[in-house]
Amino acid sequence: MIAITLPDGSKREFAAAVTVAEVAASIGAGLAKAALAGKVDGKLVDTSYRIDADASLEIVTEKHADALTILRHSTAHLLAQATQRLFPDTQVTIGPVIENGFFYDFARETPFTPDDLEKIQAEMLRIVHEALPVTRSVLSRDQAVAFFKNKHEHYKAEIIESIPAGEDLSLYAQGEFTDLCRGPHVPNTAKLRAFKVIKVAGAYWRGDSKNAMLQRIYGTAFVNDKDLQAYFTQLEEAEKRDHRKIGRALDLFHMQEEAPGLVFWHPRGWAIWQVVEQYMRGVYRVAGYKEVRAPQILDRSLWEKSGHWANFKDNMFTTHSENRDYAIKPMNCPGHIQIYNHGLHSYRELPLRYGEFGSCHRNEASGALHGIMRVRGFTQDDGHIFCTEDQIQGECVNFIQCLLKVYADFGFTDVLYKLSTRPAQRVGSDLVWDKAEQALATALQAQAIDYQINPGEGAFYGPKIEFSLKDSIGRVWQCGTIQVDFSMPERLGAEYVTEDSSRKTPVMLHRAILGSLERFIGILIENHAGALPAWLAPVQVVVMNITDAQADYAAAVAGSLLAQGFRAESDLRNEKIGYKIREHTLQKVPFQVVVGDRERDNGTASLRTLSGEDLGAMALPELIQKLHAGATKAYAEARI
RNA sequence: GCUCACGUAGCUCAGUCGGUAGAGCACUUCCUUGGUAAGGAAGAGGUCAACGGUUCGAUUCCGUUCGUGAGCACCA
Repeated sequence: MIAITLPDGSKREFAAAVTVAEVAASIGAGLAKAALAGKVDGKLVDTSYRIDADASLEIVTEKHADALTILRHSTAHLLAQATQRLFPDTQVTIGPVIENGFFYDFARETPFTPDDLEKIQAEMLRIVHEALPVTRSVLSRDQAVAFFKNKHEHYKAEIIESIPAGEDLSLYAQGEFTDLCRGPHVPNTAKLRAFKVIKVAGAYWRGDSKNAMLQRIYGTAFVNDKDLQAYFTQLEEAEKRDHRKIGRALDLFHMQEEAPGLVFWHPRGWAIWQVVEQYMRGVYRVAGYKEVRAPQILDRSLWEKSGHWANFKDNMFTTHSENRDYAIKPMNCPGHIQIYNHGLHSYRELPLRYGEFGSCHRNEASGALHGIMRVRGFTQDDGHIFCTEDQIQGECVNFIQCLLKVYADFGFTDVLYKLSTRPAQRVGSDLVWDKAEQALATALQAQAIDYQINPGEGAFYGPKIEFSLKDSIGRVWQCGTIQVDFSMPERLGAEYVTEDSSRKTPVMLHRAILGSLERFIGILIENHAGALPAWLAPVQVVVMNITDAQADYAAAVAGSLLAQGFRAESDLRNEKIGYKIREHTLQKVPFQVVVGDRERDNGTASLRTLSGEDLGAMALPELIQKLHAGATKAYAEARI
């Protein structure tokens, strides 16, 4: 007898081995029909999987948490089948499930066109209607290689050849199409309903730019059309927040052909920048940083010493003058070390913290550029802490607390942590790397922070913690970082005098909270869909008159708001009040002040918020007090 | 950098199967002086990304370059 335990705790007994499908049928015809897969002792299997010993079983229907993964994986096979039917000169490679969907990489000489994608979608629907059973079979590795070579599927054969010889591999077949796959899959193509082929793009074979470029077709699948539609609606919402669109609409910045990857900040965009920078200047001050400024251009020899020349020569902008080569700084650290080196430091001075709003240039690959999020000229809130080994952990802990405070002030409370360890290409001995990695891990553990490890993702001079924040629509942005560096201070000759008068090399911590100001402002724009909180808004309040008769009064009100320190403007144009309100609403101005004859005669002003709330007429002192509460709230409360 | 797509007025976009272009918004002027999301009229505005080629003629077809977008690779 075989006892099957169901999720509700009930047990069913069977005289002999049974398949998942048979168990589902024994429970009910409806469940049998709805079954997509099974989960036996926590492991996902096909409905055809035969259970031959006591086990726990969940029938995976579309309500199950794992349903989407299985549907998407099976839809990837469906895509591959349809593609090969329509374009027999196509070779299959891999087709994994990814967040929000799946893709399948194909090798084919001719590029797929958008038109082809529609044909593929139609063919997929046809295969669904054919209701092809999906069957699993097992071959030895060598049989599988022969099978795919015989089908001229060279990429597939290459994948299998990289698997150890002794292993058995599972193949899934539906109609004329067979693919190597771990599974599990839905039992029949008729189970796939709500899916959409989305786009095609290039992708390197095995993710390596030295390899051939394949054609990657992206798609997604959901359990029903409603979820599918909701997904596309959400994508449209994200598109509306695009900082490039909002930047144009709100006249914040622009970019142009003559300066690829470089930002022209307009008055309103620069106003946001200034608030962010001044706020961060306050953070530096309170956290014990001295603000510094290093040159934009430094001699090549310095970059050779620091190791940047060897590692990033191709990504540095260089210039030449009177027999000397220079590089425009791609980082601030060598400059800060020069400042540190100017004069003799005692151990009593450590930790010594330098901060800079460091303008850097990196010649990023053209394909990497993206609005103001990924640019060639950017400004980091970059700081370097020179300290002793004993001070590393304390500095890391302080830094993390400071960073969380900053993120919270900007409205981000969900933070993710990653620890990146030594990369293949690096400077410094393994002993030093052991120490550095350990210091960062300990700092995280000391604060009971959950973190992920990214093996091999560290910088060439040291390991790092990367801090990512989650925005209002759930997207994750990596912003902050702290990196331990035992190498560069030594390479660039930094030292301090110890208690016993000897010389020692300090440890350097590289750290940033916002990362690139350009990018961070882009994130703010997208997070708030352009409607920035009043303390960050480029124009905080606009004063408008109803007719020309109140122009002087409106200008005077705007003037006193300016004098109070608000970013205030007046709108005295000969337009109807409704028109002006509409315009400033679209411009996301948080506070709007209307003055007509009544207000002028009484010395008051009427206040309206961006959300459309009418707060009525009030005397000027009350207006100023209300704006102060709204427009400087986060700033005033900042616990820096 | 690689693959594919795209580049028309300040913005959003039509259009030309090859005969040098059009709308809405914005802008300018005039009328309107209107109380909380668009008052009306007129006008101005374009080497159709740049450079080559084919052609009697190219914004349209072809090529190259630049830029942008989506991915991939990269990200000190």
